[in-house]
Amino acid sequence: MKSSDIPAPAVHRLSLYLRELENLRQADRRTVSSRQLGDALKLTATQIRKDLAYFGQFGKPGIGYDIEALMGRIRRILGTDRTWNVLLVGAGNLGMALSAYRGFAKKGFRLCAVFDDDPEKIGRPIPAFPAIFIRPVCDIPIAVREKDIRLAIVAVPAHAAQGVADALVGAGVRGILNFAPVSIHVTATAAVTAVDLAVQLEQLSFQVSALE
Amino acid sequence: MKSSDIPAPAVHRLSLYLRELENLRQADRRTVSSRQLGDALKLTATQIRKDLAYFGQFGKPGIGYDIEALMGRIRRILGTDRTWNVLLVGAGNLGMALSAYRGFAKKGFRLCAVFDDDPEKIGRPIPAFPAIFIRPVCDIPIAVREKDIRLAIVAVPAHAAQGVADALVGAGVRGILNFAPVSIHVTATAAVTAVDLAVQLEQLSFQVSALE
DNA sequence: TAGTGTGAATGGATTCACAGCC
DNA sequence: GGCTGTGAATCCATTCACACTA
Repeated sequence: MKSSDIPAPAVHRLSLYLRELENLRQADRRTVSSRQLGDALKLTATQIRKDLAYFGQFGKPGIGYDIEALMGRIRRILGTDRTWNVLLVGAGNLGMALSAYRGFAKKGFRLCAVFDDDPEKIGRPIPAFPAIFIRPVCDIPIAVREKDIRLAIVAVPAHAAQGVADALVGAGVRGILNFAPVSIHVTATAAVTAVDLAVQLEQLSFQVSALE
Repeated sequence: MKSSDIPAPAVHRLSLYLRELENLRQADRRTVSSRQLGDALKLTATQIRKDLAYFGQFGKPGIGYDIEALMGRIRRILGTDRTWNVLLVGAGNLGMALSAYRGFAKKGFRLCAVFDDDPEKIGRPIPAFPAIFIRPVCDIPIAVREKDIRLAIVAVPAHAAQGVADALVGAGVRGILNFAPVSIHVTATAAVTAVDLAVQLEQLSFQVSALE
């Protein structure tokens, strides 16, 4: 089975499994059952077994899954068994916070360059990595080539997002994580994942309203 | 039909519709068809009509939907036709960026209090709102009562997240937006929505690996 | 006994097809 | 002609039930 055949909801859960497995290994656990994983993540044991069965047979009946082995396998599926060079566009509040976020590096994503078109910001180092200087957006193609960058984080205002996306794809970037509150479109050579923080609060507002 | 009967995927799309409608109204448009909305969001026109039909009949055949009216209706469904008071726990990089994020206020979410247990930070004002001073986590119940706060944003390290969540629910908070990279559990009186930034990059990494 | 892997059944969401309206 | 609203059909994900194994 090709990994692209794994249903999208299952791929999302794989990330959660990996996160939980990392916690378990930290606690020196060696194996885990689908039931235990399910309890920790509020999912059914059956669903976890189905998800894991998409890519082979790992578990040992009566025992469960080998944590180390399973982590390795999930990382390979997700493509995080290697390091990805990442660039960031947008050096505002959100962009700077994202650049300082330790969670990315822990998963093998390495921030290599930061871009912004504000003349006030160009040329300045970013607080989290003083070796990285903010460069103008027109430099993106150079950086992508030089540093072999495949992924980009977009944290610019909504009105600038599509233009930035076009520039990124034109420069050869293959994946965009979009934080701008607007839907962006790219050619089939690239993928986009969107995170709209306000949308998340709206979803919460809906849920809270529903349970009252 | 009760709004809690709307399927979860549809509720998520409602947020996207609302965002797009806001853009359209900005551009002085009065009406929009399901087809136009679908093109903008990469969804089928049928799906949009189905979603909107969950809560009544809005569209005019031959014309489309009245943008203003539809926005009002979606806001009521999502619960954003009023202002929500929000508190933030965690005054690190991510927390401070979230406090400065303009998108929340634009949607009617008002930040009222910020908490952190780092003695270095307690008592200091936050840059985005100099009138808000960072308070210790034990003050949460007081603030919730005083300011009638129902929603909380959690931006603390993973190991602290469940404890903070327990404190929040105990204080009467009804909804939690969790940025900590760990699954948190609460009683049925409260709702949790999770955003794990590293997970989002992993999903992107998967998609990019799949299209190579 | 404790647990996996999986075909079959179920449940939900999306898409199709089309009647009806402006 | 353009567009909505919706039952029917399809598609897909989750759950059930159970054979199987360490």
